[in-house]
Amino acid sequence: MARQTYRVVGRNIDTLRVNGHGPLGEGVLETLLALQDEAVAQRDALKQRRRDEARVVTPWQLDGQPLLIAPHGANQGMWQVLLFCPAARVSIGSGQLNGITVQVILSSSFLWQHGYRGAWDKTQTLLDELGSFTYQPSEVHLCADIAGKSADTLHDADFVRLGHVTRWRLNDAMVLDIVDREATPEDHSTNELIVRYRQAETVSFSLASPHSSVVYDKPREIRTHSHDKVWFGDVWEANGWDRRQPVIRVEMRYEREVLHEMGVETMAQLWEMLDSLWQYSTRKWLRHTIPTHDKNRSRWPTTAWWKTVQGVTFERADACPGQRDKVRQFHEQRMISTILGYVESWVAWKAHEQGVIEGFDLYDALVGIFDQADDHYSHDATTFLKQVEDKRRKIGYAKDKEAAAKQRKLGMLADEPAS
DNA sequence: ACGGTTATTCTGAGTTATGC
DNA sequence: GCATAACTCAGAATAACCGT
Repeated sequence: MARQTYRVVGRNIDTLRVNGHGPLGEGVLETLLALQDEAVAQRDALKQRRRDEARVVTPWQLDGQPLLIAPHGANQGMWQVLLFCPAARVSIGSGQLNGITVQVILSSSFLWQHGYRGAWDKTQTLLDELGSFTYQPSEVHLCADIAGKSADTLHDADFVRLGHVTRWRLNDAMVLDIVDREATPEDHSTNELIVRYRQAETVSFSLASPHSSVVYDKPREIRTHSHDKVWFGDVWEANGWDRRQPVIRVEMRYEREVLHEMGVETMAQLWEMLDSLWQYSTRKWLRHTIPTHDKNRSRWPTTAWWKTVQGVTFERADACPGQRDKVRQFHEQRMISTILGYVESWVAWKAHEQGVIEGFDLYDALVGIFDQADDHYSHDATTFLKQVEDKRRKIGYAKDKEAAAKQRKLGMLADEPAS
């Protein structure tokens, strides 16, 4: 019997969110706010329904489409201005909180149609018209579409991952519904029946965490109602899809915290690290395996299907798995304010439970905490000093790792031919 | 007045990997 | 084979200011 072959029919960044630090251009905010006023006036002229959908055209464009301004900001005040177009959604604020003045979310179709680099180049050209920013990736979803395996054959117990137990979830997550334009009328009717009663199966891992993953099934029979999604089938077909094989999408999601730990602070670093991210996620963080009797799950062999997933490349084929290094730095001011914040909350709760304690000041609060320390430490059979020693080791370890990372980076630079 | 916004840091609990 | 190291995750906290 011929061995089942799997084919990578698509790979891309499917979601990209980028922060921009830096000042807005002269008069840009004024222009935008004036346009926003127009949108507000338009909204107020509308009666009841769809009022919030009022939009006014701005002078800026992305991918040939004008940016439209909404009559409101976004996210309860962090962003004063909200701009829309099919390719992206741009939020603009004053940057007073943490220096971030602009945040852009690129749409999936934009990213697929131009490739992630092309889409970003266009976006950056637009953003550079608004002000002078330095860009930092905030959220990235890497995905690969693999043809030749049906999601029915996936079992949660086969997935080995660091940390926590896998969780299955049945839901109707984003399932692409694409129709074959060449489909004959009778094909269409059979497809329709199957699709209607088919349930999409999604495996999700650590969904709420900074690093998460989703593995989901695309129905074998693909149909669509909206023509703007038809190109998706074309992308797969260009990569050898026969328009019949089942396709499973593996998606790895990275939020700011993980990117930070991986050393991704700029767009250039993001492109450079894409493959390291993917290698980390598919080799170390999550694997699909054939279970054996070995109690050590890390020794379970990887399936051929997952090896295909591991073999997906974005920029370069020789990447090593990235490493997540907890970034440890002594930020004394922040530590003090956090400690004091905790003490304040503790006293606030105490006062809530026991009534207001007259003349209870910081000193008394710290004494109160001191009184609880014995209980706390004896519970874990340790002492304050032991814990401090422990922390000192950890800090030392972090420093060693930092040095090692630096060493690796230097090594990589040395390997690269001077262009 | 209050709740919510983003990035970052720390901690404890729980699980897996690894070194001797 | 066992003790310890390493890792993940969830949930605290901070900053300054906007919208309801």
